[in-house]
Amino acid sequence: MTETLVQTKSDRTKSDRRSEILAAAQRCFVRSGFHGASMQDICSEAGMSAGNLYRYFPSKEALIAGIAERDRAEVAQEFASVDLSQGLFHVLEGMAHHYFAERSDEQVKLCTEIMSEARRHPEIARISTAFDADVKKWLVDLLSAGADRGDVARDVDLDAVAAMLMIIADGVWWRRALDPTFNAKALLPIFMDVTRHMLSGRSQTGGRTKGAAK
Amino acid sequence: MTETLVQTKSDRTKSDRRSEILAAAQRCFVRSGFHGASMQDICSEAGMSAGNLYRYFPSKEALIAGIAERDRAEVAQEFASVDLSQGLFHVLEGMAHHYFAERSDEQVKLCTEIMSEARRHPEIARISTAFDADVKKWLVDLLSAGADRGDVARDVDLDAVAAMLMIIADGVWWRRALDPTFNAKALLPIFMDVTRHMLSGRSQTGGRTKGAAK
DNA sequence: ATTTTGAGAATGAACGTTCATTCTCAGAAT
DNA sequence: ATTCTGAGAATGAACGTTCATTCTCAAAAT
Repeated sequence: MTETLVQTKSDRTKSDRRSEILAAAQRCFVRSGFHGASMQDICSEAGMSAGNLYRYFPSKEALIAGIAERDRAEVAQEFASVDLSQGLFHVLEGMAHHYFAERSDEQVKLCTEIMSEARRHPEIARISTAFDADVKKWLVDLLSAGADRGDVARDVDLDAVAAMLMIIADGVWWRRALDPTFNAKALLPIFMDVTRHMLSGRSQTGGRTKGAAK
Repeated sequence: MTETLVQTKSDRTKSDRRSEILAAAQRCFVRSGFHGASMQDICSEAGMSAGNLYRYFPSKEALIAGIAERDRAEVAQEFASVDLSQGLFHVLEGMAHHYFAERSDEQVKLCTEIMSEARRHPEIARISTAFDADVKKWLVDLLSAGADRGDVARDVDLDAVAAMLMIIADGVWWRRALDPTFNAKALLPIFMDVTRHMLSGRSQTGGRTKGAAK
């Protein structure tokens, strides 16, 4: 039992160390990007020698992968604890506010960094793709549940709406990352307006554009 | 006259060379990313030695900057030749089709590569920011002209709509770059639907007609 | 004869990673 | 109580590689 305790304690500290290293790496990646941050930078930020860091992570790529997976798990947890009782649009507005306005610049920049690297490293692409698929599924399920509550019109293509929501989210993140003056909060009204419209099922397509709409 | 011709010819070939080099660099950057592509790769692709390449561009960064500016000019020209006579939505649909579906994967990936690098290199950030500002202005002008034609409701916040259009464009590009199975063309209907709605000025928030604009 | 063009080896810095070595400290042995 | 022991933790200099950039020099053009 004593041995078990010791073992547990040892494990915990190892896990903590890994977390600390990931946090340090995250700060460096946000500051200088994945390629701009050297292992020495990360070691300094983590207050640790290079050799020791390699006892916790086998490579630089493993750091990004670790961060990506941590982010993925975090979002998954946030998604899992959604409460639909106050209506679908309440949920969507809360999420929009959370992901567009509340999320720190650091997290947003990190997200863009992961997207950039996903174009290069297959392992990160794998994590990223799996994450996107999860989000998509989760969103469709959410919209579907909203439809069951009567919050969504029946003839709406939930898949397309979910895709559009994800596209907008990506766009907002990149704009936030690239333009420091960008005001994501000011975008919320038009975003919610668009979202409500997409879920209302009242298509305006066709030649009857202006006059036909009620 | 001979001298003038020679001079002109010399200039032209120099300019051509620069174009060829940029094209080669573009292929390399699309294939491996800015950091993944070495100068040797680019030299090979351009069929040219390193020393010679440096006679045309002073640095690797200048290559990306050159590509970014070339792209910028290209888009600027496309925007300048817009014909509103068939209506604003015809123009918008054409642009959406062009930028979402027609643009090659290569151009899309290149665009994401430039965005990634804009987070690091100040010069590229400058070009990118200026480009965004130009696009924003063009879009607002376009929507404004559409409003003059009566294609747009009066109480619409054109600035917010332009911002949203750009956000969606960014999102689509990233999705195209990261997900080979993504079907941008299938997104066109819902995109146009959303666009029409935003410009109709009929906010659906709470059933009120307060308007999304300030 | 002078300049331009080009090739390709050379350079030096920076990087990720490794490794021989030292440190730490809990428990066993005395 | 003190010393011994050994294994994991940590170090940081060194390594090999890669890369952007520069140097050198010869052939072509003027």
